[in-house]
Amino acid sequence: MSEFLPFSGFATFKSVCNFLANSVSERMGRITIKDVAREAGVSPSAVSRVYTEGASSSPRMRAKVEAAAERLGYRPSLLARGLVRRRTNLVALVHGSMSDPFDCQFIDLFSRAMADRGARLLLVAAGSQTAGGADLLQALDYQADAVVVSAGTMSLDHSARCVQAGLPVVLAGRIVQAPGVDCVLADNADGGRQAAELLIRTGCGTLAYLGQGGATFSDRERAAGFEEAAGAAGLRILTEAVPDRSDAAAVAAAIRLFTRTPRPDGVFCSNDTLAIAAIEAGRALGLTVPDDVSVIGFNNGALASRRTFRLTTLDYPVGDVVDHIIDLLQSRLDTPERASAVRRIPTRLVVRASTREQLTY
Amino acid sequence: MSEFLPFSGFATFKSVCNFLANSVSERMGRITIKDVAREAGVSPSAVSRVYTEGASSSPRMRAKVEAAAERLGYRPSLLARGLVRRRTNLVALVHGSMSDPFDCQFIDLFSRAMADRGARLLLVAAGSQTAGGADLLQALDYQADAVVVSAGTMSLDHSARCVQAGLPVVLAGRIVQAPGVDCVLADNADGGRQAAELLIRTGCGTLAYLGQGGATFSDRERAAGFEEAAGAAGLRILTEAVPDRSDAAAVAAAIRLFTRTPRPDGVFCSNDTLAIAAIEAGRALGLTVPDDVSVIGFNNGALASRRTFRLTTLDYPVGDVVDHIIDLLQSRLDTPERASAVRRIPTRLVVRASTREQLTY
DNA sequence: TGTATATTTGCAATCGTTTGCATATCAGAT
DNA sequence: ATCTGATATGCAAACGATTGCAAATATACA
Repeated sequence: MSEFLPFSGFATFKSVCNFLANSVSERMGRITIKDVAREAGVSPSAVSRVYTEGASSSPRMRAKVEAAAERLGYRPSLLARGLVRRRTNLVALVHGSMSDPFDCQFIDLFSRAMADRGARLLLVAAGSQTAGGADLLQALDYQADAVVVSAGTMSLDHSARCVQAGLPVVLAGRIVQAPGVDCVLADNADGGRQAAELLIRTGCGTLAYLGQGGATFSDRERAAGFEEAAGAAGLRILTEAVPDRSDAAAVAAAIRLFTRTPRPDGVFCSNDTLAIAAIEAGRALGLTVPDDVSVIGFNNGALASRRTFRLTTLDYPVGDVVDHIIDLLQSRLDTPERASAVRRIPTRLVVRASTREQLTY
Repeated sequence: MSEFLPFSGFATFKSVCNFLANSVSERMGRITIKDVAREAGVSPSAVSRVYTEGASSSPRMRAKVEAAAERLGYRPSLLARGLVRRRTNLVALVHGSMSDPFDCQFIDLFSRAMADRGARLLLVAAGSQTAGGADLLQALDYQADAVVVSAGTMSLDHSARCVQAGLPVVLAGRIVQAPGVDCVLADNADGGRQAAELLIRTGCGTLAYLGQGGATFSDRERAAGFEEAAGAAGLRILTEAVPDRSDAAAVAAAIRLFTRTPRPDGVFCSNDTLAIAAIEAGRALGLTVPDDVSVIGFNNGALASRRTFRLTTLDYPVGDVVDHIIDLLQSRLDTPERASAVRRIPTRLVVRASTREQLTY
């Protein structure tokens, strides 16, 4: 007889339906809050509250729900949660090329720092060709909680849209004057000044700047600070621009620099990578570093301290950059109307072997 | 009289309400599909269809809607869309430390390749301490369309959960036998073999491997291939392990290696960074490369080709890795039940100046 | 002009959560 | 037991989209 009543264990039609719905949702698709609620015999709201910081639920409820969730392998959908809470725990990071180790280290540290705070990075590769800064809007599309731009050359036309939508916007490595947009960057001009002063102090008479031809804000600032300090000492500077981020281009530019007359004997480079290219170019031309030419880099990355290069450079602590960005994001979330802030990270000259000994007077 | 009837331009009470609701939603919060619908005088579904590939809507409708959307600055919420479509255009990338340039280059290229396909990377920093591989589940939480693991040391306990949830899982740099999990990695053993054969062919008699002590799958494979080929030539190999990713540790390990007796005269390193540390350590000990000791790296990164090092290394084309990953993701989406695949990327020996000239017989 | 068919459009349900409000429960004090 | 106040729970309406279905409109053909 039982074969005619396959569901005879159930008292009501409704409970049969529930069972069917139940097993269906267990078999396919995602485990939802409703599945957990059913399994625990409580309402979905109760389940939600168990997973909500500061919501009230009894210890008994908590235990029941957590057991059920565990049994089913439930994980709350952050999409759905983000939709209603308007908070996704996503931070969009608009990045440029990661060809320089500094950029990578930044992303790595930033990613971990955010992870420690329970947030994730949404990586947005900045603008192939026609984008015109529209990549920023990706942050809006995914309802990120904030957007950080480390892509040095990207247009910021749409930053106002982000600010208007309530997104904190933080720029790494450049300054844009706009309400709601905060900036953190090195004290580039001061770094340039320190470089010039060291070179002059150690007897260099023909100074040069090897940079990216003003392609980025930081590059321009470093060049300006360097030039200004040189000018203050009555020196003019030579300049050579590296057209792209390839090593070949860097070496070629350095060679151009070293074959000019008068030949520079003190070169400040906009980053360590270029500085190393300069050192190699110099050596290839038979010049000795630092006797014939002194070279100074910027960033103090892993390469600079290698014994092969022992590069004198300006230490730009990437961890501090990350800390300041997070601090600015946090404070912007706390007080959205706060005035725009610019955080300058001081740089510190690290003297190694690519510059001459300082004379002690 | 008009001051008593501020809304006299409206015919019905309802239209007044609509106006209020309209202006409210224009003033604060997000512009939704309803706002656009109202602005264009059509239904929300119609708007949706304008933004849906392959849905039917008349040219007239399209024009009206696009104009309204433009006027309001509408952007569809990818959260809401993801919720119902169950497709987020997000790919979770679980990454380990980015201390090696190779990892950065990979992330950069991968990020751009995904951007070209309209997808974004959700960057998940792998496991601080206790995580036990739970980071993988972040992919589920955000309903990513796929998950790629490049973190070499992370536990994969939860990969089955991802597969079960229908997520393509691709592992970069290691093999795990599991249904639904695809792998792409270098032909490491072959690389090791090529390295050993070159060293032997150029007259090295005492071979050594400088690696990460088996910390990663690739490291083990490279060591094994190297050892096997050495064994085939009747040679045993020395091994030295670098305990962490710091430069100091690498140099220290290399120095330990070079002070053993018999001193190795041919060293294969598990990556370029270690190889350069080995070269520097050798030089610091007064050894000449390649006369006293030959050094071979792995990856053929930017550093290897620098004139300062001119490192003989195994070229591991990161672009191919990215291509294969994307291909595997795509094909897994097309045929979810496909058997697990392992893609081996061949490596190619690039002979530079850190190994001796080959004798021509 | 009328009918048959193809294409557009709108309605309403759904995706998986959260949360304001109203009700139910409970402990503690009378 | 009874009442009070606090705490827990459930109901139902959001959040911002998509989509199956049915109605409305356009197109084709005779």
